[in-house]
Amino acid sequence: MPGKRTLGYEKQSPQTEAQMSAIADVARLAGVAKATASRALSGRGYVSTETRAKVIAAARQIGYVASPNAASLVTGRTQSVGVIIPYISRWFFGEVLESLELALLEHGYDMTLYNLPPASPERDRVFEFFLARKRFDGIISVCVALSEQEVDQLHRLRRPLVGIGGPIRGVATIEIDDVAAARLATEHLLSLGHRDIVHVGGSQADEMDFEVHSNRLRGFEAAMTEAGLPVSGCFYSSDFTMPGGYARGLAILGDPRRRPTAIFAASDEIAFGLILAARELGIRVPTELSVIGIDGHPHSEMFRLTTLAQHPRTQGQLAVRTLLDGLASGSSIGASAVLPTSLVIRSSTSAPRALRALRAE
Amino acid sequence: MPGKRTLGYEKQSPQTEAQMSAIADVARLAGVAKATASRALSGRGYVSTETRAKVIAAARQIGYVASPNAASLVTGRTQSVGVIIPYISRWFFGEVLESLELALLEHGYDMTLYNLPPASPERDRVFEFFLARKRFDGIISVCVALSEQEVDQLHRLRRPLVGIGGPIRGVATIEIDDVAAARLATEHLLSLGHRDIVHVGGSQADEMDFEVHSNRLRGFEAAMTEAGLPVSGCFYSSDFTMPGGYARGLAILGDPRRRPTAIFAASDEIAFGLILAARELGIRVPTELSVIGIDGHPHSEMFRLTTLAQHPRTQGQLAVRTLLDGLASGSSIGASAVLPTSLVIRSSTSAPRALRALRAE
DNA sequence: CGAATTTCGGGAACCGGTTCCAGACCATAA
DNA sequence: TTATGGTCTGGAACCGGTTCCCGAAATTCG
Repeated sequence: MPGKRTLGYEKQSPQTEAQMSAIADVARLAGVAKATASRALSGRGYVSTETRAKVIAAARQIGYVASPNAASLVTGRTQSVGVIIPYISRWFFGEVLESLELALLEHGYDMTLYNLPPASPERDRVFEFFLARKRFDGIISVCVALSEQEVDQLHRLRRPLVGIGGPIRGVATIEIDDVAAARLATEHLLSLGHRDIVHVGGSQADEMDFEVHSNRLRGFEAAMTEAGLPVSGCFYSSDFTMPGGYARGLAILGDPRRRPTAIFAASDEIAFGLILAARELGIRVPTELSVIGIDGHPHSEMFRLTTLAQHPRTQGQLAVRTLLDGLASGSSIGASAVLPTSLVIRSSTSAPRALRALRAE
Repeated sequence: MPGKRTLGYEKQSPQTEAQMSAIADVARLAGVAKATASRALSGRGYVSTETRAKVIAAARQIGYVASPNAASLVTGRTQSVGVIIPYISRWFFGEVLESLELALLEHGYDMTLYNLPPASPERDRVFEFFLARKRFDGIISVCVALSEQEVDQLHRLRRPLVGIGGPIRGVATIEIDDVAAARLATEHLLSLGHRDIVHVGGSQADEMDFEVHSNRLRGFEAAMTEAGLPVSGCFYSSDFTMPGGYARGLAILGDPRRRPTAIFAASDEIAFGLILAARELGIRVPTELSVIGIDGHPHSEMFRLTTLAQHPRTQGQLAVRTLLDGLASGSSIGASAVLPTSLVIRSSTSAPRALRALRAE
């Protein structure tokens, strides 16, 4: 039923043409005003039960879907959340992303992804053009090391903001305690009797990952120092990848005279590489070399890697909850949280050989 | 020159109150009409050089950013693209995603991500609620096996649609020829003299990955049959992961009597697992066992894996170009493309031992 | 039973842009 | 000189919803 359609091009006076917008169609079909149809469909305001039923039936009949643009324009809400993230394909980031997406979808929010490269014209463009458009009700920042200026830019958007994996000035942050995790991992090795321990972690120069690298190094050094052990010369930098750990492993383990009895790797993927390097050099794990990582990567089971598991999906879920709470309450800043890690002991760590020989006597 | 400003709150007649929307502010500051400001900023229509300069200066002065919602409402363009994808954290998908994001950003498009689980209420909700909102000018579907009904739903959105990694009815698709790639990989092994070859690939029951699994199996079987070799009992299914290949490898290679001389793995990650399983069993690669994969995974270098490299980033770039072309031309369907793969020979493949012994005589 | 309050529905303004249309101006062609 | 056409600008309609405000009806209360 198209209703009273005009005959077309004649006269064209403004009031002649009935509005053809979708919700107006629904309203006409249901025999009510646009305002009533809107109230009935959104559930806000007074509408009688019969009227609501009529409107809903009409909407279903013509397959009505509200235009989010029109709604956003007047409400100021977009029902979508922006996520800025430096990597997509690395394990931790992929996990976080999947959990964010799932949690947001559950609440009816779209997720718009902004992959943020290191300082570059493209990165600036994301801030000045894409983020400035404000097509989101809030932002989740995943392990992005933001410059002071960038933090200011984000705050100027006047949107709730939640960080994952590192503190941002004036922003609720979900994170693990990297210093404590690194200390725990190191202490595990120390408690097994190791004295000759090295740490393979991310380069300090690689700004991308917040202060994750330096925090894990600090935790390592704190544990070592506390145990009365020297720390100089005990750190090797590496890519945060399996090949990175592999290359470092060949270099570190290649010289039998300078070979440590245990390695604390800043990530599981580095640890995998180290284990493979050790195997290639004929060094048995854990008999001759203990290796511990941080992450709880799904492959760690296969490598029988002892690791400090963090739980990226939990971090993602919590970030969404924090953001949506902030959105609902109108307060732009929620509570930060430090999530626990768990030590998963497998068979890549054991007491050093010397100690075992001693005990066997 | 603000023109005839009213004195304020008196009377409140509709035409009295000047509109306060952002572009109206710009227009007022520049001393022109909204329409002129819009033309000056968007570059459409006639505007004199001086007027344009004035408007742009005014816009810069008050930090004007156009509301994409308002613009979308009238133009029907959202300047954003929806991406539906089954996984995020697997290598191929992560790569595709990063390249899509980069290419879209370059053209000023946002990327909204819809992570599509296998058949489930959540999946239905993505189609019926999220996609129905049409907050995108087009859709890129990455390796999603769509049901007939879902394809219909997508077409009903009347938006350009591009697929990556498998044909969709009525849609331009960017893909590699999986049958040919598998055949090539198998032929590489055959040409080295292998007769006893098995294929470790994805389970046919796993619908998620389109027909990738069965296509690669078909390519393998075609090459084998052509070489006059039997194919029954030569296929083992596995997870598309390193641990999956590892577990399969231990099972297949554990029994020395039934051990093949070469394995064609449907993905590099499976191949990595197979290589690790071989090492664990003391089987030397490639001396006693050749392994070839498909992907061109960044870790393949480290494993010295011979592989058929596909190029996910190229696929992503091409998908974006195809989609944006379709958007510009108004035609909803662009040209499909089959991208080439390249054989990267490293040292995980060689002639079988028996043959080498024969040659040495 | 009349007054106050709550429920319900409609008209119209409004969100912030884009675009159609008409009119003014200027230059060139007839 | 007048017709023609391109350039430039402003007014107003419009996209498709939401919400304010107001009046009528129904309900509760004194």
